Amino acid sequence: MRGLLSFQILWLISREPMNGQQIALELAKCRSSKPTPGTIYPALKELANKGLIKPSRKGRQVVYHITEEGRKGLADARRYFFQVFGEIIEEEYGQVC
Amino acid sequence: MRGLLSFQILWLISREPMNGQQIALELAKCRSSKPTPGTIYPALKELANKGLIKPSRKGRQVVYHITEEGRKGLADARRYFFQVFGEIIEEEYGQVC
DNA sequence: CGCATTGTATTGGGTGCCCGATACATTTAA
DNA sequence: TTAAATGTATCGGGCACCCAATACAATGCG
Repeated sequence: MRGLLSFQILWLISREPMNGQQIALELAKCRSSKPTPGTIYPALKELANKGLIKPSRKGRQVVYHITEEGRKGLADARRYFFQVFGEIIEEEYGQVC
Repeated sequence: MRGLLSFQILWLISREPMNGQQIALELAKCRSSKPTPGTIYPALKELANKGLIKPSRKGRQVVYHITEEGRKGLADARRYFFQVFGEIIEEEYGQVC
């Protein structure tokens, strides 16, 4: 895993295979702006190089789907994310549910 | 605000004024390792330069406390953090409490 | 076919994060 | 008053992220 962007992308793809533009649009929903190609494609390339996602051309789109390795990486990243930000999150969400 | 490290530091200091070493130790608790001086002090310097925290020497320590500007910046950063990672967090914590 | 549209990809430049190494400052202990 | 310990700070290099600009690839339409 590279960083939090890769984490978020992997999380998105784990729910449903997507192409670059879809991913950018999804990220735009929860950010101040839509990530540009120079942000999104290098991240996808790295994730693919590490075998966490797999590309397949469909017409002019390249659809990425998560691999088994990717699911493991996602689980690790998720664990680490909550380890790091757990306290801050629990302060907001309340720890007793 | 710079990034997530600054966010986390600001959050720590908002709870209680701290010096660099204390901050590094707190961060170590929720990370894989303790951040080195080259990580922690530049971040503190930037936060101080932006007026979000304020240093004061106490013996050989420099204790930082949050400013009013800092509390505003923290609130903004917190909002943005949950905007970006809200879905991922809710998946883990369950959105109905 | 020729051309616009849509989607993918790379490059260059800037910033934030991170470490290891080094240096400086202050206090404590010998 | 030296010397060690503790804490602060900077420097250099590397990687992740981010954008703007540019180019390429594939499809759709006149």
